[in-house]
Amino acid sequence: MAPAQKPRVRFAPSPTGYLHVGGARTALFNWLFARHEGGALLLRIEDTDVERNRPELVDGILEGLKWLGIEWDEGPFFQSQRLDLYRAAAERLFASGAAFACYCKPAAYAGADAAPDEAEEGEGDDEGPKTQKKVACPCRDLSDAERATRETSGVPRAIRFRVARAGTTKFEDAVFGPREVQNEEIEDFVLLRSSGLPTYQLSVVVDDIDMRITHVIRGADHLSNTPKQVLLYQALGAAPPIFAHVPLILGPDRTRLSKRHGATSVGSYAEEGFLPEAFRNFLALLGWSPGDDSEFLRTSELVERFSLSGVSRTNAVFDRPKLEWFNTQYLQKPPVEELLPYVEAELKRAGLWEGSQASRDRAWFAHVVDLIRSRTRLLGDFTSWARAFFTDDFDYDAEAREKFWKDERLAAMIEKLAAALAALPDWNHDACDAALRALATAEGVKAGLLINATRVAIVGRAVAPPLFETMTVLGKDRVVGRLRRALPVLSSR
RNA sequence: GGCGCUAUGGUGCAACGGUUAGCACGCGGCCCUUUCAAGGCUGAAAUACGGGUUCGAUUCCCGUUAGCGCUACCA
Repeated sequence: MAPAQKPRVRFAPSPTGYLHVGGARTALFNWLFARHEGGALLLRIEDTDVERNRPELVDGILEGLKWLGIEWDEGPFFQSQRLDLYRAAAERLFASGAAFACYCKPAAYAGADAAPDEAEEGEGDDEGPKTQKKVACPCRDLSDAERATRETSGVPRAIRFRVARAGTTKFEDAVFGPREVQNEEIEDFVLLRSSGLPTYQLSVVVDDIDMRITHVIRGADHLSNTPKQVLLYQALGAAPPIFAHVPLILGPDRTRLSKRHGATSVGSYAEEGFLPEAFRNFLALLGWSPGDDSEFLRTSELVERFSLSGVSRTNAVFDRPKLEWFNTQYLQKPPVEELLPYVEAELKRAGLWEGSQASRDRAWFAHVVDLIRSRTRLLGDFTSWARAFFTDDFDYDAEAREKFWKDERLAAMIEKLAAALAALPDWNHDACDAALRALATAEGVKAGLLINATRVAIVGRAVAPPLFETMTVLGKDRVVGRLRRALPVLSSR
């Protein structure tokens, strides 16, 4: 048995924008596939369009991948540094007659907009076929003499692939199945621009051959152009890889995801406080399913269960609420220790880490995070509503005051509570509980009144973990201090 | 316009000829409860439409419709 070659896949973004959700999902699928198969993932930057290329965006894309935990085994390679390779390939194809020189001026796409407009408005039966049909480039059949004339007159020249006028081109797609198209549907596409730079069709094939890519996993928007590439593989004498086109991710309005759908760069999700693993889990389930109803799949399980056969053919809508749900799951299910680094970073960002108890006492930090986490949705929650767990510098939420500090007897009772708590020999859940309830009984009020008021006094909000647990982790000094600090505000009512 | 792909609740996925069409998010209700979550239970909610094939179609075929993609010297 010849050992099957290890799969080699690649993620090939072009630096014309940040790493968006769709690209991230494609990268993730490639990565999961590579890991599952024990193959290699290459990273290739497709920067052959000097017009739209923004080199400074490359770092952002790399950062996005790193945040997602997607590491590549080779690269990044830059196509802009491999131009000789593409030119050589184009020359070879030209020399063999598989390609020809084209002297036409580049199509004016400005007119592409105008033409359809006319077709719509002029509801007419105008005879003229305004729609530009796929008309073969006249340069395809230029005689040597005609060619020589143009060469000498210095007309810029592009290289086009000579597509057979008859027959069909077929290939196998791991997701969409066997594909076959009529060659007459394929135009003589450009390989090398008159600038000497390769087009996507050329560079992608040359590189995938050169880098020995075995599986091309990419967005389904490339499905229609794949026959062109298959033709190129054949002309270049190479065996095509296995293609696997994955469905696109759409916005809530079912149109292609774009800036107007709000956050579409993975970086913005990082900033918003999503956990990479939650994001990964969510993304993996967009266009892929393990085959059963499992949804909470940690990364190791994703790698273990990923398969191209589970990839769907239907476009998926990006559902933010579900993403948030995944984040809550990852905020509360894994062992707290896994969460600590993220919360620590969040606290540092908010300037709450230096000199805090959290920074000095890891066990305490873990305990507090564990107490809060089932109530958080985003990492930012640890420094917003849960701020009082990490600093004395917090204010009282207006709604909480309105709701729980209304009773005018509260000031006196809270003062007594502070004294009672201060006198407690042991500081623990039950002791606090007993002290508070005893006071409530003595005062003839329901414990809830004191409990709710106390909560607002010690954490500033109506939302917090169970009071006595909160008191326990905060410690006697802080609790008593905060109760007394609330007195002026309470009595001013 | 041409070519192609797709079509299960609002959303993401299951059911790969036979199920009371399942799960999850979201939404409503109940339980738990000192707040808010979490958790448990529960309700509403889907096979786009029309033809076939078949004893039997969500599932296979055709058409319609809709959405999306490609149709650039963009990727």
